[in-house]
Amino acid sequence: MTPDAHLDRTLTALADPTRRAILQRLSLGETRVTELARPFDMSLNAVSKHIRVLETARLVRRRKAGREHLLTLTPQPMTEALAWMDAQRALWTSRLDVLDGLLRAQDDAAEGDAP
Amino acid sequence: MTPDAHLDRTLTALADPTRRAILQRLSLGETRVTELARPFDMSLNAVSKHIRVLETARLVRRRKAGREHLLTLTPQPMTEALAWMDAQRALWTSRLDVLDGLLRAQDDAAEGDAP
DNA sequence: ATATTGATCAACCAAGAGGTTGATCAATGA
DNA sequence: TCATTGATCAACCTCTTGGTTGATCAATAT
Repeated sequence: MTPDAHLDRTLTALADPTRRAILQRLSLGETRVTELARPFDMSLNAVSKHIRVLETARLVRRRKAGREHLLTLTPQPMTEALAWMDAQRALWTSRLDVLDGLLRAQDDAAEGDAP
Repeated sequence: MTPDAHLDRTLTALADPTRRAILQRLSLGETRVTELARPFDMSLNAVSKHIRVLETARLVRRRKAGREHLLTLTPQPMTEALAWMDAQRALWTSRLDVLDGLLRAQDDAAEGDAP
């Protein structure tokens, strides 16, 4: 799989408040589906779908124990996304710093012309 | 606007390869719409729409110069998203470390029982 | 003056996302 | 044994998304 598609899935999964809330809840520890669904004003089915999205993004792992499905976080894709974003930000800000430098230089030069 | 909605827009905007490519191109400097659209195998209109998505996410700023529209990066929302992700990752990994510690302790205890 | 270029707007379309309800199935409890 | 619980599957609905084409409009070039 292309790393781009990977990043797509991760960011898409994260770009939903319900799913982010689920992840946040999971950071407190392994939780079963019904328990995860409880705080939300939507059907169990809807939450189940959200979980599947998180699962295909590999942000979450499922373990079956009897009839219960226990979910746990697997933060690796998150780390990858973070790496990508951080690299981008670095590029951008360095570029902006250069521009900033140029503008300052211009300002300095202009100072003698029209005070 | 709730910061959650803010984060939504940012992550949604980033969760598309075309839009990420546009941002990457913009990291090389201010660019006009037609130029941004050139590498892509889609209509100018389609790219124009992608740009609007980036714009409403405040990841990009538009400046009109004659008939041309010049786009520049505004990385602040990116930084915010990064902050959120980093905070989450910190929570998660710290929790996982605790689990890891427990597992190690269990292993150590088991070592005397069944070698 | 007129043609061309840069870009958006408007209408449309197919596919996907997020939600619903109802059925099903396996595991547990009475 | 039989009812209940935990969860998914299947079908359906509505709204959004990503794309198209054609029209429009302002700015530039010939």
